[in-house]
Amino acid sequence: MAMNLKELAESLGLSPTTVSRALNGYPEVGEKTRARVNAAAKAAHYQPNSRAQRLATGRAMTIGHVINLSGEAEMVNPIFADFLAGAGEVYAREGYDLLLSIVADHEVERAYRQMAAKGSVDGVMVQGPRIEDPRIPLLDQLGLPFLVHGRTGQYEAYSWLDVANIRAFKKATDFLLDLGHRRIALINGLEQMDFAARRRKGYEEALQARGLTPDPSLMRADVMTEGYGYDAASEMLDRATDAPTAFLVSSVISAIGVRRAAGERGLRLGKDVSLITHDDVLSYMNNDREGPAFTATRSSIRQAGARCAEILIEMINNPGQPPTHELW
Amino acid sequence: MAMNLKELAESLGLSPTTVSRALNGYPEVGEKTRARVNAAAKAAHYQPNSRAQRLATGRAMTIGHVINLSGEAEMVNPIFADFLAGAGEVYAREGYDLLLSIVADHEVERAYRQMAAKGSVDGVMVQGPRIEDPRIPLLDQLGLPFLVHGRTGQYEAYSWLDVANIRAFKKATDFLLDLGHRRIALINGLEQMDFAARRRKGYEEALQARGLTPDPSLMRADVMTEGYGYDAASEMLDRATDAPTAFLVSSVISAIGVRRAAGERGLRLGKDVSLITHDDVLSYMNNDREGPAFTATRSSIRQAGARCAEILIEMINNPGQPPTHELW
DNA sequence: AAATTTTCCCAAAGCGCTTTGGACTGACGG
DNA sequence: CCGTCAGTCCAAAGCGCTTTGGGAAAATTT
Repeated sequence: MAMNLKELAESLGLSPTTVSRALNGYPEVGEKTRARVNAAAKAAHYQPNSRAQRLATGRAMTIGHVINLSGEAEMVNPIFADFLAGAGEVYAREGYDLLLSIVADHEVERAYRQMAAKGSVDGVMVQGPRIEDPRIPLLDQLGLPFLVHGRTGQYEAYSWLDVANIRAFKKATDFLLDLGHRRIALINGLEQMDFAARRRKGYEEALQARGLTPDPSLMRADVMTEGYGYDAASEMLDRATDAPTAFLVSSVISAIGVRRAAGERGLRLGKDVSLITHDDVLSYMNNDREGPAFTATRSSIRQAGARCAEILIEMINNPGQPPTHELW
Repeated sequence: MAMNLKELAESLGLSPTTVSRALNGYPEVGEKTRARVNAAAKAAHYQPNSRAQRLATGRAMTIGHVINLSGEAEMVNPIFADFLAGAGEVYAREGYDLLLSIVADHEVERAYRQMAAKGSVDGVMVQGPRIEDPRIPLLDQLGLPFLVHGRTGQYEAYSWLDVANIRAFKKATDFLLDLGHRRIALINGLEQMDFAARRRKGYEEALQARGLTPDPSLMRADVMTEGYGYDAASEMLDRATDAPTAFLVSSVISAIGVRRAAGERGLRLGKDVSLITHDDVLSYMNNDREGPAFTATRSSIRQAGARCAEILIEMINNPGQPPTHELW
């Protein structure tokens, strides 16, 4: 059924060598011949067998994404999905496949080792790094090109793309402070995640810059579910004294929970309570007709995914370069 | 670095043939030899190069998942992610890779054609079929083994696994009717999706079985966002007359919106209004400490993904069998 | 003890592509 | 008119594995 190179070559009265070169744009073929080959290939719907191509070139033309369902929450973070969509677009454009591996925490290392040993990927993308993240030294040791979306504390020589979390949360806090708020709650993600730690730092810096001491009772850190946002906000809002007047929330999903807690208490967002959330705009969440119920500092995860893909492919094509860093 | 078969064979004083057979469990090798080979392979951390293996065997050892971000919503349905997690587990266990392709609607056909032509997958998984879904005849024509999660209206000879949507919604409606509810709202997904159409059918059948006529003003169908649930419920609850006393919601996400609408109006779920939602329990949504705020007829999407993977692999290993059907 | 079968192993031929190392033109300069 | 040199094309050797078709030794039969 699917015709192969040899057959295509025969049908043209050419050698496989020439046809291969013609299709791949090598200069050693005459222009007329190249045109003839391209036309015939198109007509016959010829597509090189990728298995053979991969063996011959030694390249997998595949990028690996390992996402781990973390023990407790057993959840597939929707942020990851959006990131994948952005990266996948670029991969497709560049002729790469996306190999997805969803595994439990303790299987992550095995997954990477296997990818490296079997040669099934040319590089891997790392998402959601923790402050101390074993994946970085592992990949380094395996010699697999990799790009980290986000940063991690301890290691030096790795490539990353990150958003300026500290700055973003400092700014958001400043904004709320300018509005006159003095008791601002921080509903954060798990602070072993690097991004969450940075966000908290930005929040605290902004407060301290105005001589305010961060109040631990207004800071929460947990897996960012809707229920967590609801619970945290409920507890804080129900305080007889010193209830927060504003919320800074690390995730849209938790923000929805906060909104619910406020709504149940008859508090209107933007009037009685302020709410800022920093996250990508998850499209299945914000289909509100009521207009923007709350301010959001957005940073498109999808775009980040696309840019990460470009950088990683660049790294694969030019090995031996020094690590890249990109701060948004 | 990574040692290959030939080197491993040489180091053992054996031919590559024998080593290959030993590792793959063929009977033509002596037991002592096999043991020796296995030991050496383990010691050397030998992993067969998958590119070579795939070319030699003619199998891609890869399953394709094409998920399309539908035009308007541009969203990655979180249901898909959970399904992927379940399927991925089985793939890993069976030695298969998961090739993920996230593309726009109009690129879906090209994606499948390319997978077929380049031979990069052994089969594909189809999610979220519409009542009339062009993917089914396409894949049929391409000769690519495929399994559909859900069903579709028009075609006959394809394999699927589906949950009994009609029955589930009939039952849920019956349950609400038994509780005395007479005005039950249906907050459904887009009804060009097969599952949504079936759910509506179940809902209507239950009503009609009691001599009730379904009220179109209590039925909505749309992309299942939180905001959609909120808007729909808000409108219905604000009616001066004939407001619903119960909600049957097709998605947890929209159910959260319904809950918000109810909460804002001082209505308590389970007391003032009833709410049943049918969906997988999306773990990042239901971390409530308040206990089950609403009843949910659950059907684990993740389990479905796992079972689907098993069936598809079975199909790939035994081609030429008649189509499989499995109803949960 | 010869004839047959079984057991265990190997050489060599692919899989479908890329890539190296020529070979054969015709053009060009001396 | 011969040597040189681009310009085109091809034969053949891989890539690292699996698999076919033996073949020699050991085990079994007669």
